[in-house]
Amino acid sequence: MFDLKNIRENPESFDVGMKRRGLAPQAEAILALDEDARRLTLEMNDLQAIRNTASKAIGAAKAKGDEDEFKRLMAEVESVKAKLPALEGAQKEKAETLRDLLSGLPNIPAADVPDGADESANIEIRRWAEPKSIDGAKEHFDIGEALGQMDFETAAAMSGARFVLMKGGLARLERALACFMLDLHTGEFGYEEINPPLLVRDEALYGTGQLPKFKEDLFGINTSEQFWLIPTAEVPLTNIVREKILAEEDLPLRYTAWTPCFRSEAGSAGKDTRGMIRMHQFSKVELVSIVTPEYSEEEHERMTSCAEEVLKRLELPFRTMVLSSGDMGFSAHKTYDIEVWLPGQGRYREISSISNCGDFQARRMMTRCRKKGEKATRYPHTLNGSGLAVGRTLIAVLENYQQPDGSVVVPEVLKPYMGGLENIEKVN
RNA sequence: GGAUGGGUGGCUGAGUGGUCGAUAGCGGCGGUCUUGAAAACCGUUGGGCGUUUGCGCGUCCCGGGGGUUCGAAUCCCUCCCCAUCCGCCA
Repeated sequence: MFDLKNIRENPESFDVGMKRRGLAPQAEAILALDEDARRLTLEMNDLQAIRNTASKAIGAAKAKGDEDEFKRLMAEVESVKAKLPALEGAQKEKAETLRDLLSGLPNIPAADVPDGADESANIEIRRWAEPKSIDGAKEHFDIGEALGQMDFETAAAMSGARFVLMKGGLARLERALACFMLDLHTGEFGYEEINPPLLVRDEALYGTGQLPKFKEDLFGINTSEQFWLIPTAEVPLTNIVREKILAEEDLPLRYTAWTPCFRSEAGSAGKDTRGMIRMHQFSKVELVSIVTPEYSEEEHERMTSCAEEVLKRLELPFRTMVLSSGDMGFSAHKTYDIEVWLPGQGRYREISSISNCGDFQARRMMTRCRKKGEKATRYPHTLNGSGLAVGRTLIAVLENYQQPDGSVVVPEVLKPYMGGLENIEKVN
């Protein structure tokens, strides 16, 4: 959501932002609606003021028993009342149209976000470790299936495409990865571990920006109560501060959670159909920070380094990209993607996305903050990032730690979490 | 699923038709006192929109929407949410 005053003062720069997002100019339509709504509000207010003063006078006249005055005032109010409903209706309609228009527009890209229509304009900003070249490197699904611990067929039989069932060492590896990540973020980076609801209401998804525009990407459940399955823990973690006024001395707030995520993947037909790159259900360790506006850029860098640290400790080569204006998510002001090297695919694949949303989500959630001793409130900035996508991290471990005999060596930092298992081998 | 009670300012909690945007307490802020702090005491303290150079003024907001009325936090309708008890269940 946007600050109307800002658009009024800088309509051109707003449209530049929209253009960078690949959208037509919006400011003229917004300002026309805004002006109409304000004009109607003004007229409405004037009439209401007449009505209100007259009503007070009526009360006084009645108390005094002044029948003539009473009748005169009643007549005055009558004429005002005849005009009011139409005005109120028109004003409401304009305001609603304006709100609907605004709530469907994406966040403005930061000044240092590269322009571009899609991912081809993303820019690599750093790289860590040399990609391993492995002779005859296999893809993760070949490795997992050969180990007898990654089963797409059984999953499909009960749930359909884009589901996987893992067992034994691989199931354990998934849990080990998540525990390792949580321990790192809570133990070293100051994030508080949260175990949030996985089903949320409309308002929560509106706050983070998935609704009203991206319904088709979500799974909903239709019982007597309407819920949505979270597509990411960003939703419950960010909504912790929904409709709250935070004390600025309590910021930054840093939350982390390991949760399943559910995505319909509508529009992804034919993409990544093999293996577990793109599932309807996957688990992810999420990071969310709520910070003062001055601090969000610094926090964005910090959060990115927290996610990168996971890969460093797992000794998985990666590169970090800054997304172009056309490739960023709806609520993002600036986004870094971390891409991990997959020897089996011979390419880098996204494993984390870290976004600074500025005040975009805070406005939608009505989250405000206030300095100690001050009256005025303002909107904090929100950030979210994967730290990391657990399923894809598992893929990266399989492909980078695969051995010629088909087994997979457990990375050093995961050993404490694997109950003595140091090498994942084929089960009979 | 059945029954009941509720949703009021940063928080707690009064308020059942006419200066109620709202009593009070807590919290916050300012001050007195104190070497300093605490305590005590005094004062002050909602948000949005519009308008004004400014002081200010107008209007809307007591869960959402609609209605009754000259006038609604207060009455009516409707929807949402929360809590408690019972039943069922991990």
